[in-house]
Amino acid sequence: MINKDFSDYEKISVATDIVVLSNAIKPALRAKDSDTYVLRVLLIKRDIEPFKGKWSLPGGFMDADKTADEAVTNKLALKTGVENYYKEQLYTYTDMDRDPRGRVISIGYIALVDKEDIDISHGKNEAKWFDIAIHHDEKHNVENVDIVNEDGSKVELAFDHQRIITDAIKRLAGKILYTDIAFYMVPAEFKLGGLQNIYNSLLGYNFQAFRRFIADKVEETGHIETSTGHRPSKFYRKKKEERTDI
Amino acid sequence: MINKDFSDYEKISVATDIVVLSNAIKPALRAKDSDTYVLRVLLIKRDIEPFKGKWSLPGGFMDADKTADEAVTNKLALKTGVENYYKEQLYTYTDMDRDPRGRVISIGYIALVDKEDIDISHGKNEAKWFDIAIHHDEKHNVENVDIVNEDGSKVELAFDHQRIITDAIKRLAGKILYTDIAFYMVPAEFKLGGLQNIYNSLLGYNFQAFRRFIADKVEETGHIETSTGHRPSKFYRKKKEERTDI
DNA sequence: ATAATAGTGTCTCTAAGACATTATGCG
DNA sequence: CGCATAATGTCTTAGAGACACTATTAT
Repeated sequence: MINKDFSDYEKISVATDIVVLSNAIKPALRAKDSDTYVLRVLLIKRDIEPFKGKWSLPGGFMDADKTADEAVTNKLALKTGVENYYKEQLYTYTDMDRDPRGRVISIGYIALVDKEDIDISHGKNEAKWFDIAIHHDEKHNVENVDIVNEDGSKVELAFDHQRIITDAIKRLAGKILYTDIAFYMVPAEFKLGGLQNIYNSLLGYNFQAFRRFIADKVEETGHIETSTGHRPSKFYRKKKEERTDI
Repeated sequence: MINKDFSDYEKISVATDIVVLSNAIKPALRAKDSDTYVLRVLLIKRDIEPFKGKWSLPGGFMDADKTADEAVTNKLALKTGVENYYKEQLYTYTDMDRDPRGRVISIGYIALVDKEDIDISHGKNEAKWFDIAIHHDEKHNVENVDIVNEDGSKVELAFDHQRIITDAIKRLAGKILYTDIAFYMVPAEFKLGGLQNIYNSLLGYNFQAFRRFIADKVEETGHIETSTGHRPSKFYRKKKEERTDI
């Protein structure tokens, strides 16, 4: 091959796709019912071709004068003052046929938010939260996921967005045990049962020793649930990291 | 913002950068000497501006008719028939100023190979293996790395390649305990001490129970080291996965 | 009192740290 | 034999599975 110069290379369209996840707040700690979904993903209804009318991940083409991180932050319609959210680059998708309009590569991101912190009516397109059904194999590895409508039917997504969401769930399942990511999907004050639901549904099994595991990472807020018909739960918050290096 | 059309977006130059790693085969299992390096990275001497004369990661601009995986596979000068290598997408770098020629984003990859399997004289540019000094903090997290010359002096790399190598080492350190990646950096027949060196230098501490940990993943080859001046080591190979699902 | 979930306590199992002990070939 | 590293064995600790048990509120 002859030594090509910088300007001889074909430039490529670059997009971002953001898997925005939050907790669905379903109290089902010991539920055997696998149809009880715990995580939700934010999807946007496409109003132009291709895939017009289908649901898709938020994102879009990346301007050449922005970094991918900036593009993602700008796209997330976070309410003013929100600091407790989490953003992570996931994977860059470069399959030749992933966009019927032509060659487009896409940098996938994960964003974890408290659902209340996202302004869902911000964009020009219809936006909606969808339940995620996570399927594990017998070794508790995430195998695949389904995005489901309220009536339980599966949603068909635009582009390769089903795969991107699956990759996001795999990534999070792989790191939930040794990171604090779960705290980014719940409100500032939460019930341990609700937090455990996130661990359980990502891990694919019931985390037996959850309260022991989480005990030194949370503290009580003093608030308590009411009118439950059973023993009420205390509300907890994430404990501030203690400095251990003094 | 007005609804832009597909073709209205500025396209961007996309490159790949590959962190090719291998084992340096230094017998220093219990060495306290932190100057004994265990991992090596393959670097290419740049013969054009920018950064002419500096060492850089192999890679290059990505043709619009190839996936990133194809671009990386083509760039790796693997000798014919090599199957035992590992490739993984690392991260996509999009900082505005990472290339002085203009806007270039780069998809970083990790490749783990047995050094003998790479044809280092394949390309038109000078290529060389460099030792990596890995620095951990007190909690054994990878903090940063240095690329060092044979005389111990630090190598200054082109572009943001120092950061990319650091990210690669962090990624590998994070997953070495629950994956088989270490096997991809050693020859088909290896000594347990040599394999442990890879674990030790990525983890940042001496993996005390290493032989117990690795025992059921390896098997003896029957070959044995000679003329060592001390008890000779057996050679081992990676055990084929047993089917547990029959 | 009962239902139903919140929360605690205890026994066990497994992986790994710490470290002493034995094994082996070469000079 | 003694040196140096290979390889094994044992005691201990930390984290988590299993699961019984107690606590608390609404009806």
